[in-house]
Amino acid sequence: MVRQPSVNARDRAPLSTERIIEAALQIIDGQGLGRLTMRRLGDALEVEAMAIYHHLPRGKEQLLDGLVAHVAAAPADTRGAAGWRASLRTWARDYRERLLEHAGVLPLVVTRRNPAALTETSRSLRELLRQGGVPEERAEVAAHTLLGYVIGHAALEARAGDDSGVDWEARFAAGLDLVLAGVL
Amino acid sequence: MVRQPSVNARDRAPLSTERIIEAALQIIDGQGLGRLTMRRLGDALEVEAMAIYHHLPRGKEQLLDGLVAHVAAAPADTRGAAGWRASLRTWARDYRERLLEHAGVLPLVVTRRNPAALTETSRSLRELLRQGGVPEERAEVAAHTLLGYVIGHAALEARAGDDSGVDWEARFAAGLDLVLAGVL
DNA sequence: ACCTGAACACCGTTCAAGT
DNA sequence: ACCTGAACACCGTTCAAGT
Repeated sequence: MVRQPSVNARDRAPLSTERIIEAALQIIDGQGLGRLTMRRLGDALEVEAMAIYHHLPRGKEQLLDGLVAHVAAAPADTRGAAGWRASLRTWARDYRERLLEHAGVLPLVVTRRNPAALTETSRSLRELLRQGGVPEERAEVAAHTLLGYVIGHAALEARAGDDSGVDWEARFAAGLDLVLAGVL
Repeated sequence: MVRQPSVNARDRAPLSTERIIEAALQIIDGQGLGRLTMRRLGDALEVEAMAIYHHLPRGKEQLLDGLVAHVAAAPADTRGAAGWRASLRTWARDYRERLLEHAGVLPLVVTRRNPAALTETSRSLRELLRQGGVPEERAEVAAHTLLGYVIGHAALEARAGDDSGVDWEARFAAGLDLVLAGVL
């Protein structure tokens, strides 16, 4: 006979930072950022809220930082884009989509003064620009301009909701062309 | 002898939505959004927290909506700008400055699905563009592009803080030129 | 009409204790 | 090592009561 695990641990994967972030994201996407509480998160993980502190000693602060890192630290994956401008366009489209998939995290992305999440993102964007032959100084400006536009536009979209009669995807693409025309 | 007012009302202007918003803004600017609580707000106004509900029946929700309206609903005041592109530039610079003055409100501006605050802002921006001769359809795109850029860049700046070694004002201006070049 | 005081259901977090 | 349970200081908000 195999030893029976304790009642509490039965049928339940061990807690991990990964699983905690995942569950938190699910709560935010489904119910909104305001309903993300340590107690509710514990419930979702079938654990007492206090167990979370064992994996995230800095508590909710660390949780929010982790969420920002998870959502905003996009790798500039532009495999198979034909040419440099196409790469930028692909990058911007993908990044916008990712932000909107987790629109509830946007206020955190916008104002958490925390990890190097966005620093990393803008670095890889700068790299992309330099590969296209844009000189260093212009690349810095262009990277921030593009990143600012994508984040800001995503924020506008999230604010407006789905019921504004605007084709946001088309509008984003049009504005992107406009910005890219300036970058060129 | 003049009637003495009650102890509670002594030396204290009567509460008003204006004064409440003002005090809330002061708390946010000085201590951060996270420290804005109804109780602390009451203290700042020398009143019990519950008195606030008499002026803002929807409570904290209404307070946050009011803050967004106060900060984000900028009148496109471009008096004395030489020409149309100068007007746009002035508008963008002023709006950025206003957002950064109350950077603590940015997460609310970004994601409150509430009043027509930003709708009004983008409307007046569209007006400015049409006056410059930009056709209606292009004006809509340009307005959102510009607004997205300004908000997004302000968010990047607020995130980075003052200690990043970047001249944010110059970078904003450079990016703005880049965007305006596309709008033209 | 305007404000207070007590109360309620909920937070994040600490800390000692269990296994 | 990992999780629990009780406790603490704080939330937003309701509601009856005061003036």
